Amino acid sequence: MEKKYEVVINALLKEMQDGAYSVDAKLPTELALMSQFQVSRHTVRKALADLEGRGYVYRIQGGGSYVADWQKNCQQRDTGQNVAVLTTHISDYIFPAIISGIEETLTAQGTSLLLGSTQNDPERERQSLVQYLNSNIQGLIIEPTKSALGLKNQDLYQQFLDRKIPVITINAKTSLPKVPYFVMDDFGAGKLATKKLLDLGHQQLLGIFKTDDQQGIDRMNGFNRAIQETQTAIDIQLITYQTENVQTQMFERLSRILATKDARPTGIIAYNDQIAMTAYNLATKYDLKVPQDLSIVGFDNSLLSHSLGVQLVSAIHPQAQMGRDVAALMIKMIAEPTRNYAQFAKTYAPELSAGESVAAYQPKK
Amino acid sequence: MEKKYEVVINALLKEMQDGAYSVDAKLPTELALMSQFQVSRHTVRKALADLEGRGYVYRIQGGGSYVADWQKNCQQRDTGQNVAVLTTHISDYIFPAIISGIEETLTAQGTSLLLGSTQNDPERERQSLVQYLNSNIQGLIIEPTKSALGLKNQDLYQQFLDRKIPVITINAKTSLPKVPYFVMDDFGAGKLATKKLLDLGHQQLLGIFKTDDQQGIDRMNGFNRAIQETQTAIDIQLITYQTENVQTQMFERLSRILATKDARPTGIIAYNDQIAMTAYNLATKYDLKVPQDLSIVGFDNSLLSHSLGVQLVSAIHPQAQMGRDVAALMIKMIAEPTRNYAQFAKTYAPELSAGESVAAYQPKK
DNA sequence: TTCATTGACTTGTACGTATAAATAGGCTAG
DNA sequence: CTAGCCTATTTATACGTACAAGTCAATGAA
Repeated sequence: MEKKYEVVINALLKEMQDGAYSVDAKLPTELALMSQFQVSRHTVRKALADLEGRGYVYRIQGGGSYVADWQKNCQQRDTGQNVAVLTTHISDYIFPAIISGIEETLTAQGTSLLLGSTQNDPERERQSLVQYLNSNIQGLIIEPTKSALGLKNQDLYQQFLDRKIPVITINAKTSLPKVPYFVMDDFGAGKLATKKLLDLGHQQLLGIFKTDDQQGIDRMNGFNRAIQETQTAIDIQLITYQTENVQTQMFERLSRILATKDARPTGIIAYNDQIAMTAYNLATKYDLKVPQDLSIVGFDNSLLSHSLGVQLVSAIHPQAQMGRDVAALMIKMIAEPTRNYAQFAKTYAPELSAGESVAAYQPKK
Repeated sequence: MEKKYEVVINALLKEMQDGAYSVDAKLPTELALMSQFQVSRHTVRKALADLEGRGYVYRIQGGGSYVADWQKNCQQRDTGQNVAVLTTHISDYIFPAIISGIEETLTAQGTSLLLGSTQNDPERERQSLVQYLNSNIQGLIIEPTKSALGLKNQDLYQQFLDRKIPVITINAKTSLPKVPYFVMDDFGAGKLATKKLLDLGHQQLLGIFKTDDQQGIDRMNGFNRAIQETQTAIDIQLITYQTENVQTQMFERLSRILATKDARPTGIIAYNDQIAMTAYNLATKYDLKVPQDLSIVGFDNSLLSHSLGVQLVSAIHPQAQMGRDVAALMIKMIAEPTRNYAQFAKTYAPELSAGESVAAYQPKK
């Protein structure tokens, strides 16, 4: 049942919002309101006190009660929820889709999205996190930088948790409790992709992996595991590189390998679709046909994988779906912060997309 | 003289600030406080009500009064600057790069970025704008929805201006004064792209344009102008479509045209790289070689344009640079809001990227 | 005319009382 | 040992009274 003082409050609020009173207009006296609503002075005063606390009216002892500039004081209250999303990159392959998925779900819930990127630099990550700590956000979704080298700004992560601000990581696990993570099973994906080529009879494989994020490490380990588990002898080449030296470490070495005729691999497991695409273009340049002469498997099933001359076989990354899942969990965590959400962490099972960049091994004539 | 309820308030505040109570610790009951301070229940309640209104305590009916997390509620006011960025899409072709450019510049200035997307739906745009009006942002960067059909939510745009919140539009001009815009010269780009094919001797052209945003209209007008200005007789086909019916209106008609042998165009001007890519893939399917049998020009110089079998000739969209320029201007506008910044609007001159998807017309044998 | 006084009016502080509603803890029955 | 019930505690709503303190306008004296 609606309480008496609420009746008074709502009646006054309605009049104000309908424009019956202009700013600084005088409201009826307490005595008048008492008889108008047939309530005691106490009740009228409680209603007015409440409205004053919320910034709708101001009162002058001995003078009267007046309507405040509530449009300014009350509406502009920053009531909406904000969730910060901090990824390593914004415009690179899968990130737009993830961010888009997060945005879609958050916006549907009336929650705003604060976006930042770290360029995979722990120092930038630190700056952004400090900034977010000083602004009012209700949640943090973060893809940690240089995840293979251990969590860099753990102290700041902890500060969010201390303030009861829920944190979710994507593309990396953390050792922090109460921080659910959303990751691809990169190990499994690496294993699956490699197994695909092994099953097709390939015996000379090239793996290209980035080693400064956990994703790359996991995919490489999956690659190695698949090879260990096979019975036949496999000829392996490995290119590893880090973010800073894609060009020197990766591109040139890959060119050299593809240029050789003897020990040339018949199958490539590329760290991601971008690298796979580079390999594809290089192969075309050296007159190697994909998949007849060279099979290529990529990762992430990005837009790129659809736009090559052949449809690229790629380990499917959930992308937008992951974004939607993350955002949905975040909304739950904000609504009910007390529970432990660690169990809601999700590892997406690996799967290969259909495509034409892979074929059974054909011995060279 | 200090009022009795002020005595109670100050005593409790002091204890809390001295750390006598931790967060969520239970305060003495009203009865206990009555005897402690020798005041009536009314006075105790007024003191507690005041503290509750100021965010220092919370009360549970039947449970008791508890100290709130006042360090969070009372001290930390959010000081940082926020700029909202509202685009039609987030993950599609050029938007990630634009957003990334904006983010880069804003973050460097310690300004946060609130991201939203409208899916080119004026109703969604409206919801997001209302949300931004209710949160504290210092600037708005927006790509208006359905820009060809006129500005839909002009009243809301005006509300931002009324509140002295600077607004910048991208990819579309507005009739509003004091709103600078950042656009490609789409008319010029359309003309330039078309001229390129005409100069190479093509006489049978197909234009594919989206007609529900200003970009599409402008590019199409540029296309038409280039043809009007040429001296020779040109055979023209046009496919127009809207966001909702890419598949039915565009894809099927394009397939039909490429399948015909007689009136098949020798050059295609595609609304953007995505359409150009679709055309390329369709052409390959019908055994047409690009550029020997068919020249294709795209727009936006997106990632896609680099990943086809041939490097796509595309009208260069500044993308990340536009994002950086927009953000830099926004920061100026926030710092000095009084000036008129309309003159800082920027139109990027058209330019074609180098590529191999275009060749001189060769009469069929 | 000007200024201080006065008194009616209005809001603020403070106490008293009664009842309602929610919670917490103890008890009992199963 | 648990689920449900009961009771005491505690806060919430609501009425009443009295007086303090500030505002405002009318009155009256300088």
